Amino acid sequence: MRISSRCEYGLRAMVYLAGHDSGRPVPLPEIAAGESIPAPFLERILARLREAGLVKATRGVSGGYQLARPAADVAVGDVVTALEGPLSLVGCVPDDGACARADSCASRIVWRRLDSAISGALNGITLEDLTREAVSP
Amino acid sequence: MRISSRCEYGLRAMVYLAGHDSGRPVPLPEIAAGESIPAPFLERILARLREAGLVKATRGVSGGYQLARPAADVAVGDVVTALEGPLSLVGCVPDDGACARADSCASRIVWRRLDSAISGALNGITLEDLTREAVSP
DNA sequence: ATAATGCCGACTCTATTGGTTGGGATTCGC
DNA sequence: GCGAATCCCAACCAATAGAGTCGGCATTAT
Repeated sequence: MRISSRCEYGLRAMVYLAGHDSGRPVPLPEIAAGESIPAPFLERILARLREAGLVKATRGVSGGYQLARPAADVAVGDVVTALEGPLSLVGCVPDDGACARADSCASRIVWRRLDSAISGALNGITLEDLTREAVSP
Repeated sequence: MRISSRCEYGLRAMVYLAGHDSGRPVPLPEIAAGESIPAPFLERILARLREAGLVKATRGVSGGYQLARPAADVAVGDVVTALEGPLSLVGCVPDDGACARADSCASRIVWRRLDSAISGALNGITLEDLTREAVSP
């Protein structure tokens, strides 16, 4: 149960973009250098984020990446979900009958709680919050 | 970011033990059958739980496993930690200088929050809570 | 002695992670 | 049009972890 580097890097990159939102796109090498992320790897990460509609890219000279939405409209949970898949920790939490013992399974209580704790924590912070660092502990 | 089967199984087994605490040890095959867990795999899981001091085993005929402490004294977090390693999701959360950019890193705020949300959710429930199912949603 | 049980080490198979490499396709400035 | 900067993409690779399995040994009640 560990956050992948992919996800760490991705969030850092998004925060970087949020903090350098001057209207013109930021080239990948700049982000990579600024955040010490291996450039080719970052490229794959940004591809995912683009597919998820979180960043938009412009090609060609003086191209680069920008946030697709205002930073205040991007929750950290969006970023994590785009990179890590659905936040749900265990398959059986949405009761779709996948687990035969679902109703008699006391453990589900735990996973359900955990799920909502995680979503709460991640969806309650936006990129803007992070750039302002105005998050209460 | 997904809970391993190991961990799912382990928690189920612990709940089973908590619910069948009649003073005499419960043999592994019984747990395995009752919870539909492949027996050899469960064996490895119980080994970890024993090393962590959460269950105790008695060998020989009519041996088996028992909780090492009363169910009310075992938090779910204890079980998960024993099976999944430390709950911390990202290396840099305890500030041990491992990450050079630690103080300027806005993302840490997120991971720290997430960390405490997770510990809160998992350490706030004990095995007894689960057997009684008296957990508020 | 035997059977039931736990203990343990070695093994396989698969998917994921964390990358790298190499080549395209676009677009700007000249 | 040319070249440089940039994004786009597919293929590849090594290491690790997850999920089990297998076979044998140690212990103990009967």
